[in-house]
This record gives sequence, C-alpha cells and structure tokens, in this order.
Amino acid sequence: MISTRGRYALRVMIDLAENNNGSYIPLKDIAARQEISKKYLEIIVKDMVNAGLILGASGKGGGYQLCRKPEEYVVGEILELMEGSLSPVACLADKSYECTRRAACKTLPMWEEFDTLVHNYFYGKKLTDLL
Amino acid sequence: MISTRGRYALRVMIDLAENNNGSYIPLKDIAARQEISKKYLEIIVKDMVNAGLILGASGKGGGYQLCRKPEEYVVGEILELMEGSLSPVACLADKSYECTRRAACKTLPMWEEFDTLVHNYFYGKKLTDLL
DNA sequence: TAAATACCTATTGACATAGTAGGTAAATAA
DNA sequence: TTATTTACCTACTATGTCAATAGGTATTTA
Repeated sequence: MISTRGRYALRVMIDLAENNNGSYIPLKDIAARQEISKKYLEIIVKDMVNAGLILGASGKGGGYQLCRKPEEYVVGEILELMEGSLSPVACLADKSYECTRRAACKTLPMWEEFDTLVHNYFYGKKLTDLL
Repeated sequence: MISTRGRYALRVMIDLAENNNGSYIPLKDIAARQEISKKYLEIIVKDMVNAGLILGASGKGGGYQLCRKPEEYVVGEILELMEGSLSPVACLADKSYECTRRAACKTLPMWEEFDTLVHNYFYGKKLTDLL
C-alpha cells in the first residue's frame, strides 16, 4: 500500500509541473487545487525539499518550484524517497535485516522477483507520463 | 507491504504441502518447523479454515490439512484472502470507495495499471511453484 | 478418563498514519 | 518602517493496525 506521503507528493509534483510559470507557487494554491489539507502538505513538502526533489522559497512571492525538467523525474524515485522503500517484505526493505531462515526460505525468491517487477515498473515511469 | 498474515499463511500452506501424509498435521509441529509463535498462528490459521483454504480437525489426531491438490492453489488467492486486498491505493482496494476527484485524477491510470501487474503476477504463481 | 488438539474471547505494547495547533523566520511591497 | 505573505519549525493527538500474548472452552481419540 502506498500511503498519502507518496501519493500526495506525486500530486504536488504534477501540480508544480502543470502550473509552472517560472516563479514560485505557494502551497496554499496547491493545497486548494488538490483539495488536500495545507497543514498536512507542509510536512510532506518540507521532506520533498530536504530530499532535493523541489525548491522552496520563503517570504512574499515564495512557494515551491521543480528544480529539474519534468521529464527528468522518475516516479519510482519520488515514491521511494517518500515511502522509504517499495519492497514488499521487511527482509528486502531493510538492507540490514538479518533473517536466520534466509537460506531455507521457500518464499524469498518470489518476493525478490516481485520486488524487481515493482522497481522496474515505477522506475520506468516519468513524471511527464502522468501529465 | 505484505504483512505477516499473508506471509505466514503462505508458509503454512507450503508446510502442509510438504508434510502431507494423508492425516492431519498439528499446528504445534508447523509452528516449530516454521519458527513462528503458535499462539499467533492460531489466529491466522483459523481465518484460513474459515476462508476455505484448509481443513481443521479438533481432538487427538487433529490438526490441519490442505483441501485441494497443491497445484490447485494460486498464491494470489491466498494473499488476497489474508491481506484483504493487494491494491496499492484505497480507491482501488475499497470497491465502495467514492472519490470525488476520480475523473480528474492524473495518477489513477498508473495505479490501475500497477494493480493489474500485481494481480497478474501473484495469480500466475501456484503453490507448487514455491515447493 | 486423560491427553491432545482446535477454537474462542479478550488484552496489550509498539508503531504508523493522517492529520491539527500554534508559533518563528524570511522576503517582499506599501 | 511596517504589514503581509510565505515557508519552516516543534509539538501534540486521535485512530487504527500489527504482531503478538493470555487464559480459557469444546472436541476427538486412545
């Protein structure tokens, strides 16, 4: 399951791409267009700035902006940054996770194959594919 | 993310398939082999019985048993019964979910495509593929 | 009658999710 | 300078899910 963090982040990116006019776009406008709580979006958008996905500028005339061309963003990157991991099971999501049953695990190969499938799907989609 | 409900259910099914000898297999043995809390497994296995995936029998000599041939079980069916849904977002998982933004949603087609991908992957795998 | 088993109800601690509340800092325009 | 607009910051909260644990009852066989 993809949480609101990843889903809302994606919608913010799309909104920024569609409404790009060279200047910064206030979160108030994004929240209104997307019908998402502005207060809650603040948290998510802050993380997007920290992750280097977008630019933020304070003060009057401030807001947010993409820092790359829309076709240079990959959906998988955005989702993975916001969700932490897209892996279906803990033993693949946590690189440090040590499972004593690993060698004997009958299901691991399936999770690994599925993990690759998911990764390839979302890394094969660009932001521009959603516009 | 697939929770322990789905993952453990799959391991129970594999264990039942591998240790099938015509009679019922006590949960105690499954829990020991799989190194999973028996008390916790009770909850999961009870749901598997209610869902019609396996048979349970009380009393001495009782335990659990597959009620179909291993090749007649599909992984997707087992996971979906235990996890409730494999859909990545609420608007696809809940059939009754009414989203006012549905028609305008830029991301929905991607979630739908991904949902189909996930469904096809797990419904293309049989229990016997894991043995 | 004793043992082994499934089955039942209730509870718990930890954590994540999806927010809300209220403030501070920074930039611009009057 | 001052007011306004904006991002940014810390803290809090209600609800729910996850992964169990605890202790009992019903059922079947030897």
